[in-house]
Amino acid sequence: MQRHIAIVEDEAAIRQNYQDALRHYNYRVSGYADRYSALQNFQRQIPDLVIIDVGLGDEAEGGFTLCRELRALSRTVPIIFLTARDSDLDVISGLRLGADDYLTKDISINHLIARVVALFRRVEALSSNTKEEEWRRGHLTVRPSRMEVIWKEQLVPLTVTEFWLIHSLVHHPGHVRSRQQLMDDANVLVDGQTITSHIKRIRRKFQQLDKEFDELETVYGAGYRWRPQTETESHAS
Amino acid sequence: MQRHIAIVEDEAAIRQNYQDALRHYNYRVSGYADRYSALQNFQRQIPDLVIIDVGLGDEAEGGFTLCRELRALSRTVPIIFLTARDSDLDVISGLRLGADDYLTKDISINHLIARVVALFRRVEALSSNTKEEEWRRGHLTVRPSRMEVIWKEQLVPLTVTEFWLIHSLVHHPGHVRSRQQLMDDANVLVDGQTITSHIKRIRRKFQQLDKEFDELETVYGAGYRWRPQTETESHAS
DNA sequence: ATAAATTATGGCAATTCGGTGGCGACATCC
DNA sequence: GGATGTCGCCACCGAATTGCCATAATTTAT
Repeated sequence: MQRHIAIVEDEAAIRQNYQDALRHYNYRVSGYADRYSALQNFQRQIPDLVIIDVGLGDEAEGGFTLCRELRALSRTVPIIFLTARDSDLDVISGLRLGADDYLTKDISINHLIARVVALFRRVEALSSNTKEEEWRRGHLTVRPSRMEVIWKEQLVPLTVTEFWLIHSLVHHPGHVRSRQQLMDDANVLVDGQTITSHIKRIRRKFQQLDKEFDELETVYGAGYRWRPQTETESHAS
Repeated sequence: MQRHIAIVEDEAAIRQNYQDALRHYNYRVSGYADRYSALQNFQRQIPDLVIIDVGLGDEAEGGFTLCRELRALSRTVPIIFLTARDSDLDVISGLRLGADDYLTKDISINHLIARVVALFRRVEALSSNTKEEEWRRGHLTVRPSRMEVIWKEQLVPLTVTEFWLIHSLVHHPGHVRSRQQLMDDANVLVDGQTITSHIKRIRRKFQQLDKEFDELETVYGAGYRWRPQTETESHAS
C-alpha cells in the first residue's frame, strides 16, 4: 500500500527537494506552500503523514497554528515538525502539540527518509500487532505483539524503550545500527550518550540471566550490532 | 468468511479512499453515491455493515433518512455514521437512530479499520447467541453471548464497558493492548486516564472474589495484557 | 608510546506514568 | 422524586523509567 505524505513548506526549493526524495522512495507526496491550501486539502483527505515547517508563512510560527488546525481534523495523523534552528526544539517540544517527531532542516535527506521509514514502521507495528509473530535468532526470541524478549527460555524484563532498541537491532541481524538509527526506531529524541546508557542497561539485564551473554556488540565509531548467531551450531562447544 | 460492507457517501474521493482501504483488509465493499441507489440494492441484499455519511445528498441530513429506511429493512444491521464536523456528534447520538458507531470523517484510515474490526468482533460475540459459545483461559471463562465472565466458578459482576474491556484483553491473551485499542474494542471515546479507572474497577471486582488475582498485567508505558495462565510456567534454570 | 576519540559504568535527578480515591453528571429504576 | 449504578475525569502520590553527567576504560590515530 502506497502511503501519502503531505509537506507544508513555503520555500519552494526545499519543498521540491523533499518531495523528490520521498517520491523516490515510493511515497505519494503532496506539497503545499502555505497553511491555507494545505488545510483545505486536509479537510478532504488526511494524509498518512504530515511534515510541517515551523517557520511557515509571514506569521512568526504559522506551523504551530496549522498543527492545531490539523489536530482538530485528526487526532491521530503523525506529524513531523521541521525547524530552521536547533534552539527551537525546546520551545516546540514544550508546546505539546502532539507532533510525533521534530527535525532541524539541516539534516540530510537520507536522515529525513530514515525518520519517515522508522515512523511508518512503528505505526505499522502497532496497527498490526494482532498477528502472532515471532522472530528467532539463535538463543533469542522476540515476540513483537507481546513486547516480550526471551533469552534461552527466560523472559528478559525490558522496558518499552529497551524493547524497541532490541527490536531494531534484532530486526537487522549482523548489521550495524547507528545511534541515530536506534533513536529513530525507538522514537526517542535524545543524545547519543543516552543510547549508550540504554545499551548498558540492556546488557546488564541479559547478563543477569546469562553470564556468557555477548551477542550485543559494540562497533567502535559506528554503533551497535546484534551478532548473527551461526545457525549451524556445533554439538559440543 | 468475507464480510460485505456498503459505503454511502457522495464525495467520490472519500468514498474511493475508504473503499480501497477496506478492500485492502479483505472486505467486500460496495460504494453508493446517493441513498436511492443504496436503498435499491439493500432491498436485494443486506450487507454486513453499512457506513453512511450524514451530510448525504442535497437534503440537510439525508443520511438520517437513509438510516430509517434501512432500519425498516433490517433492524439489526450494524451502521456506522460519518460526520464532517465533530459538533454533529451530539446531535446524532441524541437522535437514537440505532446506529452502532459515530465517527468524524477526519479520523485516519487505520482508525476506521480498527473501528470496523472491533465492531465486527462485538457483533460476532453477541450474535453467537444460539451457539452458547464460551472461551476458557485458565481460571477464566468468558461467555460472549451472555456477556458473562466467570472467575474460578464465580460470576464476576461486570458492567457492559468492563465486559468489553475484558473481552478485548482475553481475546488476545498475552498480547499487549494499548489504551487506544481498548477504547476501540469497547467502543468508547474517552481519554487514556479513564481506561486506567476502568482497569482499577475491574481489578477490584476480581480481587473481591480472589485475593490472589493478578492475571491483568500492566505493561508500563504501553498498555495492559491478560497474562495467559499456561505461559507463566517455570522457566527456572 | 602518547594523545585523541569513543564507549562503559555508576549514579543522580527529572520526568513520565500508573494507581487510587473521590466527585459530579447522567441514566435508570422504583 | 429519590435511590442506585455507571461512567468519565481530576488531583494527588508513589514508583518506574529515562536522560545525562562525571569519570574510568577502551580503542584508534599519530
